[in-house]
This record gives sequence, C-alpha cells and structure tokens, in this order.
Amino acid sequence: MNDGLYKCLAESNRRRILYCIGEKKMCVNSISECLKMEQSLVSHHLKELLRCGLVERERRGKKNYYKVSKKEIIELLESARKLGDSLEVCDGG
Amino acid sequence: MNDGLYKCLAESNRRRILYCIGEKKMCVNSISECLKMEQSLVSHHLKELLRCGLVERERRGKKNYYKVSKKEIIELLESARKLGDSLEVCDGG
DNA sequence: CGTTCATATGAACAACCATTCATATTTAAT
DNA sequence: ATTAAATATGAATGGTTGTTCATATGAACG
Repeated sequence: MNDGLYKCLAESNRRRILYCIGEKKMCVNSISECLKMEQSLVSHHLKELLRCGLVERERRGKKNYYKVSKKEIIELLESARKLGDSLEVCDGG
Repeated sequence: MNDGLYKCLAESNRRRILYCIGEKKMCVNSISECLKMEQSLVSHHLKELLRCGLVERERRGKKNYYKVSKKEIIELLESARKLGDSLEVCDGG
C-alpha cells in the first residue's frame, strides 16, 4: 500500500525540507537555518523522510549530509503543486 | 500553500475512492458497496474530496453522482504509486 | 579525559483526523 | 401526508502526529 510516501509528503515542513535540499547535499544545521526551523524538529522530520526513503544520509565527520534520494520526488512535488493550483477549492457551503 | 490536496491524498480510503470512481460517475451507494465501506464514511470522505476540488458532484434525483474532477489526479496517484514502489523504505534501525 | 560542535532521541502535550453510531435531510413515489 | 430510498450531518471517541523541551549520543580536537 505504501502509505508512507503520501503521509510523508502531506506535511508542509517536510515538503519545505525537500525543496530546500533540492539537488544539493545539506547538513541538518544548514536546513535548520535556511528554513528557520528548530534543529530538533528538522531532525525529527529528516528521520521520517529517511524512513520512507525520500532522503539519503551521508555521514562525514561531525556533520550529516542529506540529499533527496531521487529527482522524481521533486518532480512529483512540482506536478502536485501545479495540480493543486488548478483545482477549484470549494469552501464552506 | 494548498495543503489540502496533499492531506486529501494522504488517506488511503480517499485514494481508494478516487481509484474506484476512476473515469466513471458513481453514486455513494455504489462506492460504498464496491469498497465495502460504511455509507457514512464514504460520505464523509467525499465531502473532504469535494472540499479540495478532487471530485465534483452531480445531483440527479435521489442519487448523487460523483466524478474525479481532473484526469491528472489519477495520473498523479499513478506516478506516486510507482515512485513509492521504487523507494527503499528503511525501517527500524 | 574534558570540551565543544552537530545531530539524534524521548517524553509530553496539544491539535488534528478517521471512524462509528445515531439521526437529519432530501427526493421521489404511493 | 406517509413512506422509503439515498445521502448528509453531528457528536463522540480513539488513535495518530507535529511540535517543543530537555537530554543523550557521537565525532573531533585540545
């Protein structure tokens, strides 16, 4: 069923992290600063992203570098965003 | 930000409903029977799908017919499924 | 070893969400 | 108007999840 992927992408901070990393490799601190998010929160989310295979980790010295594991992930985010924009959200009524 | 789309797709029963409807138009009862889900549950989920613009409703007599509002939605589900399958999920460790 | 930087972890809490049950609304037919 | 069929709604509940805070782990270096 692979609920994990969907659940993972459903969280806006996790999507922000993925977008932030993009095609680079980034350590936790950089992501944390870049997004102005608490370090521990970034860490928690990275753990979840790792668990679902959306990012990969590369330990180097003190720092841990993360990268998005497949370019298709960003592409998926892009098409979802476009699709989302094109939908007519119907609120209250 | 349009969190709605992602949140909506993150729920497996809602995805099942979308897949079930596919390119057809279906009334609540049919969906309910087809997926062996309680009528009220289907109704609740359809309401959410409607709210996010993922389905559209067509009232006809007693019955309400629902259809997936854009074919891109099913396509997105498909690519997400494929991507999900290709990811190496890393559990406990 | 002790210290510092970088990251991970765990507990606790609040907010959210899916499900169920019971009931209301709507439409059509008699 | 009554009844039945189809769907919607609301309250209640249990479970999940995001966030924070405090603390632990690990790695490098004096």
